[in-house]
Amino acid sequence: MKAMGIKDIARLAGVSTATVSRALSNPDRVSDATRAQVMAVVQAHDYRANSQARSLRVQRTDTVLALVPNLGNPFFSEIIAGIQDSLAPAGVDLLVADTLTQQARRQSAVSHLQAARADGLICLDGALPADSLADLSTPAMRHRVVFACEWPIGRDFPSVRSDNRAGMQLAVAHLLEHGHRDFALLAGPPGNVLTRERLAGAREALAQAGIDLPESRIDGHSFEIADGFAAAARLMQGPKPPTAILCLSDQLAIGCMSGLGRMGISVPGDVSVIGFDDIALAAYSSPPLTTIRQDRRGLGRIAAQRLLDGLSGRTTDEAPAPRPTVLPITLVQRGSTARAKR
Amino acid sequence: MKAMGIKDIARLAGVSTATVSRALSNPDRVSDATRAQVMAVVQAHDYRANSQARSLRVQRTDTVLALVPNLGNPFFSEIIAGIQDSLAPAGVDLLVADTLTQQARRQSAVSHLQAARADGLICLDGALPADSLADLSTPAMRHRVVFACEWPIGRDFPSVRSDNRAGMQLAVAHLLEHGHRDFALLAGPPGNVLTRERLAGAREALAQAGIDLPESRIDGHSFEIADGFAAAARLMQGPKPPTAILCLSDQLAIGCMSGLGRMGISVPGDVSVIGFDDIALAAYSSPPLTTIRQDRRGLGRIAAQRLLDGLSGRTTDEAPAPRPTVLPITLVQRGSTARAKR
DNA sequence: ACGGTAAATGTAATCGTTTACCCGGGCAGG
DNA sequence: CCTGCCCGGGTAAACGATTACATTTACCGT
Repeated sequence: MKAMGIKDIARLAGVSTATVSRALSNPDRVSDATRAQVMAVVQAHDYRANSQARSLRVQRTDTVLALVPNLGNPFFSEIIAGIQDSLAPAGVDLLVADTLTQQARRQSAVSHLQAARADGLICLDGALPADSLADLSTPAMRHRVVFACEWPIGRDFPSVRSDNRAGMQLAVAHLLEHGHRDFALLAGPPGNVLTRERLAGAREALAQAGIDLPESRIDGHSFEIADGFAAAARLMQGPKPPTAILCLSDQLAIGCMSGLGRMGISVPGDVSVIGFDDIALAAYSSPPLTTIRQDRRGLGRIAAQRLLDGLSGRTTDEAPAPRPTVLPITLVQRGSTARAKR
Repeated sequence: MKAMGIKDIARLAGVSTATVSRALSNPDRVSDATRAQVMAVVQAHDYRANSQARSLRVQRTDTVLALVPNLGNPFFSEIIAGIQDSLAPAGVDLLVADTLTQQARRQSAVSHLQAARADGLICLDGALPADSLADLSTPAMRHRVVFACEWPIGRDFPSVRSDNRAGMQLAVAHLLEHGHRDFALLAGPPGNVLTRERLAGAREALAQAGIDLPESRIDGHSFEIADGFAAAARLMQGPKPPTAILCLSDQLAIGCMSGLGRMGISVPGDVSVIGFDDIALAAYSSPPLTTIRQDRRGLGRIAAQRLLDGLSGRTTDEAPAPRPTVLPITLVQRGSTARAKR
């Protein structure tokens, strides 16, 4: 039994294909009687219009593509969930691709758009290759793409992000209030825009307090937990170890605390640790992690909304440089920070 | 500038559309000279065939759909990553949908397949509504679907899963060896097939040792961390608390340890805790979590591979009841389990 | 009664590919 | 030199929907 086509439905309902199509997508353009008749047949056979044919005709796929740096990293799943929050009610589907595997296939990040497979793109990876970025900058593509969480440096794409600088300033202020003067910092990947912003925010806040953050006190090369674990040992081995460690991700912080624990160093007794993100586990680590909360789900939700707006043409030829949407962050105080030991 | 079509390429290269199409998909059916000429034009304009049109013609989308219970749960991201591992090399795209939001829209889980939007389905949700299950059971759909991780009870679908029973038997054996006799168990959602299997495995192993697991010693209603935290207090309040807690997920275990810590109960000094899954954080909790490792990435990878096999027709009309692929599990011993206190 | 208008439906072009079929020319075997 | 075959390539018919345009019918005002 092959799948039913609109022709079959038309024949069974005794009308033309045009009428069937109208009954389904423009219900008020056919008479009540006809509509009922068509619907009956449609229901009876559970007919569903072939979406390829429809897309071909209307030049729209009702699908957007999410480009994720690494699907294996659970950090992104919550953003994806937020994207779905906005997309699902609009009847838009989500296609996900991993920039790791995509690059391995030497496939342009935007080939999906060019192949008309997706109407728009939500990119969670700020480190797209230059040629992909160039492809996305054409006027035809401008309103079809938005960056979420990360964004490419020096390009004017619409983007949604957390207030990373303010976040680190909050973190530093919190620790200063608790009497800390000796800081260390666990950074993420060197080229990463989040590393850059958060590092800058921290430096700024420390400088205002007249505190210097020497290179020797900066460690970490990824946002991963294992990196935090390894860095902990290095950070504490100097003659005058820090009393507070600023971590640019919760995973780093949790790894770091784990490492400190292994060395017999007490958190927050000997050293305070603060994270960034507020992932689900932060509340349940031991000690519970003080951290900077960013609304990952909101990031996804708003990014998707902005994309949908752009696609519907409501935002056509916007101002030359679209303003990034910056989401507020908050500090959530738990048990990993305390007054500095004297 | 509208997107280039195959017609434009044909004109520019001075050949017919048929030749262009052949040059791209059947390179050895055109002469070297012509192919070069076509390719030049293709490269120059970065032409990409419209995938809707192609799909419509060839009746294949090269896309599969993954149905995830809850995208916000990071547990699934690793499985998704595994799916991508298999899909990407085959040039197949991944569409993801969330059964939570989908159900809210009252959309049949299989409408994507019926609408020819995807060739196949990988379902990570064992609790699909009965009508969806029925739709998937038609001969036309049989070879287009595979379940991963979870599976629907009492239906014969191809599936890939971990050896959940054996996993719990390993866990119980490990604790018995360490002299434990007083057990408690933190279960997942009541109807869930994983809960059922793991619980059965635990009961079986305990029964063999002549140990009973009373209902009063079973707690937990989800796999979530918060649930583990809350259950810890309840579990320990009786007159003769357990010395070992079997948790049906790592999240439960971590939440549980966090709760125990809050009560001043030492792990593994006072009570041993064992998890299930071996998520990334298990190695970095304090104490590091002893757990049953299941290969989530492998689950996804193999499920996707099985689906691709099914789609390519290599496995047409398989035996009546397709055997589930069962992946082995292992116990990884860390710091959360120790000899029972006497 | 008649022309005009709007509502309901049908006819057929269209979206951009792939591919079945056809055709012409070169070449090998007789 | 003829015959048949293969090879390279063109023509046009699908694929399954949407929709501009045409057509029919009913109704209304004069």
